[in-house]
Amino acid sequence: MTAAPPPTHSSGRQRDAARTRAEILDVATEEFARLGYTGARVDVIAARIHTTKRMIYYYFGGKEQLFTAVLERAYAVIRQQEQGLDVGHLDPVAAIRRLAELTFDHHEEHPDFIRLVSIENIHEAEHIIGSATLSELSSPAIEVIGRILEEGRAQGVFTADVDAVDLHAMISSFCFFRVANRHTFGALFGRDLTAADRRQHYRTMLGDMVLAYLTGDTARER
Amino acid sequence: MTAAPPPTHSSGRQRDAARTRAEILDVATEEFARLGYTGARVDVIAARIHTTKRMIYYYFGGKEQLFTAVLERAYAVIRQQEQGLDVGHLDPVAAIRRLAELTFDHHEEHPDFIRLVSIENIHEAEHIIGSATLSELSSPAIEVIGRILEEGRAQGVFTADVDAVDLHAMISSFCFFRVANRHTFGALFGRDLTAADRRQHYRTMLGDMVLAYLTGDTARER
DNA sequence: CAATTAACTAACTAGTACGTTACTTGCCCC
DNA sequence: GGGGCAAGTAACGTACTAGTTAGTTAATTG
Repeated sequence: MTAAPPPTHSSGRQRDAARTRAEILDVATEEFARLGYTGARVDVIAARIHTTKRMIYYYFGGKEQLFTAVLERAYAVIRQQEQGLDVGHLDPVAAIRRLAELTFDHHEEHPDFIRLVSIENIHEAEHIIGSATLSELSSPAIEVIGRILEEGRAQGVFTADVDAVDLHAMISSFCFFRVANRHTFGALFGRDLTAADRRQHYRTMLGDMVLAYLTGDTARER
Repeated sequence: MTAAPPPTHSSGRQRDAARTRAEILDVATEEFARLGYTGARVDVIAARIHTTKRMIYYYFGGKEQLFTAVLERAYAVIRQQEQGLDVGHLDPVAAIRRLAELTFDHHEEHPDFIRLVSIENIHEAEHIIGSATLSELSSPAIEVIGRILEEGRAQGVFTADVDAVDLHAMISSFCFFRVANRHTFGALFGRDLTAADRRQHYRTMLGDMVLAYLTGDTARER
């Protein structure tokens, strides 16, 4: 019955496994970041790059594994960036400020990553825990902070009783909150924490805060 | 054909609108906090309190409005708590430390609230923006911080150039991050930010940090 | 160049999810 | 004590959604 002639497939994808895989990962990152794990739709991810859902199952196994792959790549990016950070030539005070600023900038530049971290925390980090790549590797940033902290204490400029992991938490807190919670904070307090014209203010504020803590005479206030 | 006799409905709910409404709100808070907006299931919320989905539509109109109602109540709780905070009798330094500790404690005690805030930020605060109750009222905490800040500056103990809203952001950052991101942080750095035996350490750290910032000679580090 | 396999497509399945319709039951007040 | 209405129930409908099955097309290689 005059079935439609089979499509020529001329509009089909080029056969390029690497590209298809990479494209899936790219749009999956966007979709998961935008809509959350449950909110993201496998069909939509496929449609956006003009492939089919089947390819996602072909390359990643399933929605869950795709999300894990997205996280793995997102974390690989910061680790790589952290690996390249070079503050060894600076004195401890300048080094900490520089490190804080780099952390600040990274958060500013990767709002999607921040959203993925929020989402993964809603899921109690189950994907990170289930990923050998993620749960085994540790962060280069901690090593760097540890060395600066040691040097600063040896020189007598850092007096606070804090270790590298906790200091990293302190720095990340501010950077993370500012980006992750900008919507509710803006709606409730009428202040856009990510407004371009206040960026430098917050960047300086972070450095001031961390250094005041590290170098301050904490006994003073108690 | 011998249809089962109609259920006696003896096991039906008491007719108590207020209780039904309140119960829906309670379990909806739990479910939304646990699974996110998209992840939570209207049927499950109804089933958990032995009512039917229809009641949710009866009292709230829909899933979206239910989530908004959940947020409204959650924020009402902190506002009420903030209203009751009494630090007027303390000197500025002690008042800020006390305020930071109260914020810290509130975050510690209400992890569900923290999750709801994370979730609402994923949704770009659309429910808060759409709620007159939430977007119009402002936080009592800001007023309190403003007054302490003024007093501290008048006395010459606070030197930092910061306003109440930004200081609130700084304090909240640390409290929020510690609870909200404990899963990914724990998985990546092997440190439980919410471990009971480190609670006091972080509580003190927060106060030290904020006060060092406020009272410190910021010119020193630059 | 033929056999093999990697890459890709379409259609389907089974289960799920929100929201609605139609109906029943108990309470309150005149 | 009965009319009226608030409170509650059950079952349905439509749309969606993760994952699967079965088959096709292009590249590679012996």
